[in-house]
Amino acid sequence: MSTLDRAHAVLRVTADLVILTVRKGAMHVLVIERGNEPFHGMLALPGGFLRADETLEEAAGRELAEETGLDGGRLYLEQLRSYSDMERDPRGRVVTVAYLALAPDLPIPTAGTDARAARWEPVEKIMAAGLAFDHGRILADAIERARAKLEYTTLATAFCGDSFTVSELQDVYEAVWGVSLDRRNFNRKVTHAAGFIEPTGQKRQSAAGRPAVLYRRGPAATLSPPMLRATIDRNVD
Amino acid sequence: MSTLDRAHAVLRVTADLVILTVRKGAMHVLVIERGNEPFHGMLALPGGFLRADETLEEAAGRELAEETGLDGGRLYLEQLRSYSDMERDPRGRVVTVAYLALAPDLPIPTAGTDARAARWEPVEKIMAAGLAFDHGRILADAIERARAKLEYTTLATAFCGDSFTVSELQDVYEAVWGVSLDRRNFNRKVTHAAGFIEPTGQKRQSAAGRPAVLYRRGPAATLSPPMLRATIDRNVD
DNA sequence: TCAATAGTGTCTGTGAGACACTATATC
DNA sequence: GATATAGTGTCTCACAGACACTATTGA
Repeated sequence: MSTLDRAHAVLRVTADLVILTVRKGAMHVLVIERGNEPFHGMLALPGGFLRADETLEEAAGRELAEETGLDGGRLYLEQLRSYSDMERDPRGRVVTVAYLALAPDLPIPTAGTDARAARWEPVEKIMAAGLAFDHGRILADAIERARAKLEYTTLATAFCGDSFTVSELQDVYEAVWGVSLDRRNFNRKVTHAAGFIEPTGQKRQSAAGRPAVLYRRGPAATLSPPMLRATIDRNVD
Repeated sequence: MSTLDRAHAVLRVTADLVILTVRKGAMHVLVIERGNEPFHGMLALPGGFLRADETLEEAAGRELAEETGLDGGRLYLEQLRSYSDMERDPRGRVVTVAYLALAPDLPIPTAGTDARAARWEPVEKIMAAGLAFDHGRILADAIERARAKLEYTTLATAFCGDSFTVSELQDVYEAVWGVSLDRRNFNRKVTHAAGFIEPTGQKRQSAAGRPAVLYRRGPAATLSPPMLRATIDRNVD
């Protein structure tokens, strides 16, 4: 315990969250308006310091529950990566471990127990306007991770509710990737991929048109062959 | 600076390294024999505490240079993930950020400036025998990451030298995945994938047989379509 | 019956898997 | 020429992309 070499940095660690959802055809991120210095009044990612009696996963889950009012156990949550640049926090040396959470389109994020103003904002707008600290970079990394994961995992369903239609699932892919997909090929792909989605036997009636069959998440975690994000760069020999 | 809430953990951070290579048809990992308590005499992953004046990436690169004698700039190095379980280090609260490095079959890892006994060991043997701390789990995560990355990136070449034959590249895939691949299909795949490998125009003579054409790394970072790891689980309707 | 959304079928081209022969070196 | 390794060609099947028609609801 006293083997502490004086060259070793002694520091604080935060768990910050990139909580993504899809609403109205666009990817949104949960941001808070900072009530304290530094960056008072600016938008930032939710997060907080790691406490002495919890792991990073517990801290991330705690922040998730505080900011969204949801119990973190129901949302998909994975570690993104760590950030340790010297100058990233004006308060001193802080290492941040960022987490990526994927959520269905929640009614509205409750303001949270610490009464910070949390709200959904389109990622496009946020990426253009910027965030406090190096949170813009963290958000960019999270978006790229989410885009990649939609290719080779079944995680797109994490953006949907417990039951969902094929159209809703396609909306997720189109919003996250920013592309449009062929409805017929998409339907064939997701219904033929083993364990991706399962019919519930129920249907849902939208405003107009034929009712859509409802599906739930299947047991598979990965998609093989993957869903292809875009037209592949073809070799030209 | 004095806004430190007493609930916040103040702790030390280490950067630990999983350095993988392929030699004699098997994946190997660089391990050190611990000279101090705790876990004196046991094998562990190389690593060390983050210093006050460096980032995690710099700490990882520094450890890499110290342990292998190579300048880290020449090796592939990526962040793996963070580990923060309460009981993972008997000395107290330590959060570790693990890094994954891929190296060609180095002549021999020099003992390093801190004179710790560093050596290559087959991952299979190490996974069976265990490691100090939670390094066994970190190694398992690193291996799974490496296996996955070989599918959809061109990282296999990081295990090879500056120039290499198709056979050597195939040996990498077979060692990392623990499978055997068809030579003819493998050759077609890697030579037709845009930007994966480029012929150098030279050849290399092995002990016997026809000389093999030498290749170098191409500009592509990702493989699409990916290299398939195994026979795909087919849907049975 | 019209508008709106859901669902299905076919054709084609790329590419992976299975498989056998030819080429070029050393001994 | 025997042995060892390198390199290539063909067939088939899975599946992605392009594309148009049918089905089922409410207004």
